[in-house]
Formats: sequence, structure tokens, C-alpha cells
Amino acid sequence: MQASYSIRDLAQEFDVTPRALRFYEEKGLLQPTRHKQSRSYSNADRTRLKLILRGKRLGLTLEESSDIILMYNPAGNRRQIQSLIDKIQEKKVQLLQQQEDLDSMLQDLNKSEQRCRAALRDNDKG
Amino acid sequence: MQASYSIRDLAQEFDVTPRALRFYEEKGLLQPTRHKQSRSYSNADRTRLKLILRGKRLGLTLEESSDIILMYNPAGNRRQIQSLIDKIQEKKVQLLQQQEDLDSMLQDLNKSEQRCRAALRDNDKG
DNA sequence: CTTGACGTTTACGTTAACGTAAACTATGTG
DNA sequence: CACATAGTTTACGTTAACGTAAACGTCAAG
Repeated sequence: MQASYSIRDLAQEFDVTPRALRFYEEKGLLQPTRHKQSRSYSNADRTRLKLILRGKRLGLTLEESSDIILMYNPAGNRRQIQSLIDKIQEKKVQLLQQQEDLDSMLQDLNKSEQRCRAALRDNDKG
Repeated sequence: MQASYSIRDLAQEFDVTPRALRFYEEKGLLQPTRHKQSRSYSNADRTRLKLILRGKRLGLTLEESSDIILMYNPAGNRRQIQSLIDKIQEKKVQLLQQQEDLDSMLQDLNKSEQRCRAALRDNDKG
């Protein structure tokens, strides 16, 4: 486990472009330090990048992923923390819906596959 | 269960705009008939719309949802059906990845929630 | 008959998430 | 020193998925 990564290191490891990393930084999702003008990414940045990409695979926007990352460190007064809990609940509801959708879509795909294989068998006989 | 729906019927039922339905039609995802110039949506259209929206909730593009809808009716020669099976497999792999991501994100959210509640308790005591 | 509710087409506008290109800097190598 | 390699900033381009507005058709109700 390294302590810091160049922009190309990180980009190659996660198969994204340097441009994307700069873009995420511009949006406040990554905070590399500057080492002689060049960007230097910490392990925390690397972790955040993983979370961003996981979010993307689930169809979240960068802003949504940003929100989720901010949920990791509950900060502020009671009201703010309570508001954070509410946002977490909402997200959980959304993810549970996604689980249902995922399951039903997988079932549909399996049925489609069955029909395909049946079609191939019919094709064999005829 | 009705036999046909006006554009507003369908839009209201699924909480989308008429504009969106016309857009989906333009992209070939819906095929309403014309009844006196106005669009008339069949139950098949209604079902396809459901699939489109499910896809959206999972972060799929319209084109991906379109592909999945086309998988329902295996047509063509052996080669085409085999290619369809391959595409189905790929989708399944992607969805299984999404399931993993979903589970880990849900776990993360639960942990975040715990930390929030702990922070509230600390706040109570201090 | 005209007003209103609903429909149509056409076309330009908008946002997210980068891609791409230009122009420049710094560094190590033959 | 020249050149390649990797970095930087700035800025305009691109695609998906509609939103929004204009301009028009149509039909039942007052």
C-alpha cells in the first residue's frame, strides 16, 4: 500500500483518464496535494475514488456519491447530524428499491435466456 | 386493465411527462398507434414503459433498456440468437457486479448511520 | 362562436460528465 | 542541447435525456 500516487498511477489502476481525476477534484470529490506543481493523491483520495466508481456503477451522479462520502464523517450540531441521518435513510430506501429492480431484471434475463436456448433447440430439430 | 391509454393517462400513471413518452417513441422504445392523430398506447407499450423506468432506476441508458426489451423475443437465425445469449450473459455479469456494489454501499450506509447515532448520544452526554 | 383542455410538430435550450485540443512547464536521457 | 515523457491550465466540443416554448389542430361546453 503506497502512501501517495501520481495522477497516472491512479488513473491506470482504476482505468479512468487523468482528465476524469482532475474533473472529480474540480467538483470537490478528491483533494490531492501539490508536490512541485504536480498532483499527489493520498490513500484517502484513492478510497474516495473507489467510492465514486462504485457509485457510478450503480447509476449515481457525482453529487450523490459526494453526499454519500460526506456521510462517512458525521459532523456538526444535533440538527445537522439528524438531517444526515434522514438523508441516509432516504438513500437506503432508494437502494432497497434498486435491489428489487435488480432481482426482477435478473429473473427476466434468465427467462429470456431460457427462451433463447429453447429457440436454438427448436432450430436444431426443424 | 384497460386496452389503450392516452398519452396523459400513461404519463400520469408513471409520473413522467408526455414529452418523455414522445421521446421514448422517437427512440423506438414505444410504438403507440394513431387514433385520429392522437397517440394510443397499448398494454404492451405500458409494459415496455415499466421496463424502461426500471432500467432508469438501475442507471441504465435508454439504449441499454431497449436492448433488454429486445431480448424478450428471441428472433433470427442461430447466429443471431447465439449473439443474443452472449449479450444476456454480459448483462447478467454487470447486474451481479451491481448487486455486490449495492450490498457494500448498504453496509457502508448502515455504518454511517451508527456513527451518526453515536455522535448524537455523545452530544447528549456532553 | 370562442374559450379551454388536450393533443400535435418543430426546434432550440439545458445539465452532467467528461473528451479533446492547444499551449505551456518541468525533468530526465542520449 | 535536443528531445521525449509526464505534468499543467484553459477552453471549447460532445452525448444523453429530456425541458421549454412557439405555433397550430380539435372538440365538447357555455
